[in-house]
Amino acid sequence: MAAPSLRARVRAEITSEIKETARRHLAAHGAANLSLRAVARDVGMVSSAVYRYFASRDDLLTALIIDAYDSLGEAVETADAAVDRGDLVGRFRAVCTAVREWALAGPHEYALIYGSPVPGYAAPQDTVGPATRVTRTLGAIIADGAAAGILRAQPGDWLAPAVDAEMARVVAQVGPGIPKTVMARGLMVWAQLFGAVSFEVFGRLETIIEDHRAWYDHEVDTMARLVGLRP
Amino acid sequence: MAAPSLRARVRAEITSEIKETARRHLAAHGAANLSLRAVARDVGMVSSAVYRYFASRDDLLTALIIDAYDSLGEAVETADAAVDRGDLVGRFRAVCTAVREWALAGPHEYALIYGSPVPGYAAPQDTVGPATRVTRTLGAIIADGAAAGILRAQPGDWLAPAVDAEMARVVAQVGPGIPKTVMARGLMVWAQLFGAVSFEVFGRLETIIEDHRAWYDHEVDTMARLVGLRP
DNA sequence: TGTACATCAGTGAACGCGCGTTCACTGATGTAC
DNA sequence: TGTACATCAGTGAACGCGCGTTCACTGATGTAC
Repeated sequence: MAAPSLRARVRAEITSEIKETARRHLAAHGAANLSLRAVARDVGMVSSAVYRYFASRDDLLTALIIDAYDSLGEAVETADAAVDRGDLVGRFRAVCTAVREWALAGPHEYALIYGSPVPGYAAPQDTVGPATRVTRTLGAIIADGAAAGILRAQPGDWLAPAVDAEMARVVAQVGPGIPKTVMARGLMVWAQLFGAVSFEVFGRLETIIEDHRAWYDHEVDTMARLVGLRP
Repeated sequence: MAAPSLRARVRAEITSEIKETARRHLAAHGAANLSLRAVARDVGMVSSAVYRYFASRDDLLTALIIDAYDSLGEAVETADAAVDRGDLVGRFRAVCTAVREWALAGPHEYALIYGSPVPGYAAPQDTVGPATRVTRTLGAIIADGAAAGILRAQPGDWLAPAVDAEMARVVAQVGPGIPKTVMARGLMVWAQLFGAVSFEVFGRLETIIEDHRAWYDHEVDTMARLVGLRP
């Protein structure tokens, strides 16, 4: 209840200065080579002092991962919230665009959470909450679409028994009322979205497409159609 | 013309023993932490001896990358070749399945070529040839489909001018005769394919889908429909 | 077929560097009475 | 309001380690005459 003490405020400031510096190092040398000592040097303190703020190198890495998930999650939620609730295509587009723009603004942070896992590092439990914010936002759009009767099973839709069972479970857990085939399309598009962003961020498009933005918009349109948000 | 000398044969053997050992290290510690000294130790030679085979650590890494692309490329080409030329859906399925199975058999090697780029490492020109083998195989399926009249522009197909121009260029370069909208669908599916595999290999599906294989098959089916290979 | 010389693979020591983490310490900031 | 004590941030030295790369060297394998 009390206002945070001076000490606490300074501590918070220095903590985030360490993380900020670490983020810059990430960009230059990658997560696997993130060095506590180098970060400490750049912050202007002796390497052992960092241990007052993070118990180990992995702890610092975990903090960066959580921050990245939260930062992306917030960007996505804000983008979604800015669009009229009933405009489902608009919300979907806004979310997709937010993911891409966030990724391009900090490719290293994107790589940290959606690239290959850092070897020898096991993400602790604290990361799972923040990690699901994007998925939840996409899920809400689909749930809203299903509730509004826009997203519904199509004639001819069919799922193999094994997939049908999977979807039954997923629907029960995350979105009761969403038809199973709609859920399947949603999950596919979720993977597709990050596939598209990863290809661009990791440079796969380089020699093939020039206008990345236009191409992405086209992909998003196609994905919207795939989920069933457009005729 | 002459049979390779004994010396040459031994050299080739040791070269591939070094690479084999390095691949095992990749699995354990990741590309960014690949250590020449550790590899040398495991092979049973002194660290400086490795320099008789690879000019530097980055050179060894490049060799591993080329090998990975070639290995995946061969798996994919073999899978494609085993299916009747006219069975386009079958070929597409075979290729997709080959990618997934290759990736799951060696996740570290998959990460090496389709994960986040290794920081500070710039892929030299030698890697681009092998890198395109999968793309070329997929492209051939689409080209065959277009030539057979199975893949064609659909009524209602529309591309934004910028995307239309991109596709005109791509078609001219890689597949004259392929309709631009078909090409666009092909490129999307290409990114989607690796997005799906990456999600599985990097563990994103873990808490959501149990039967990965069945889910992937469903994705492949949907992708085939998206390109236009199925009604 | 035998000899002399060139090529090559592998050795071992060294250079100069960076890393994560621990520990006893100093001095400043906060807290309780 | 002032004093005594506890908490905390930051220091500097050290431990023990691993790394990539270079270099002069030895001894074996290949080649030319």
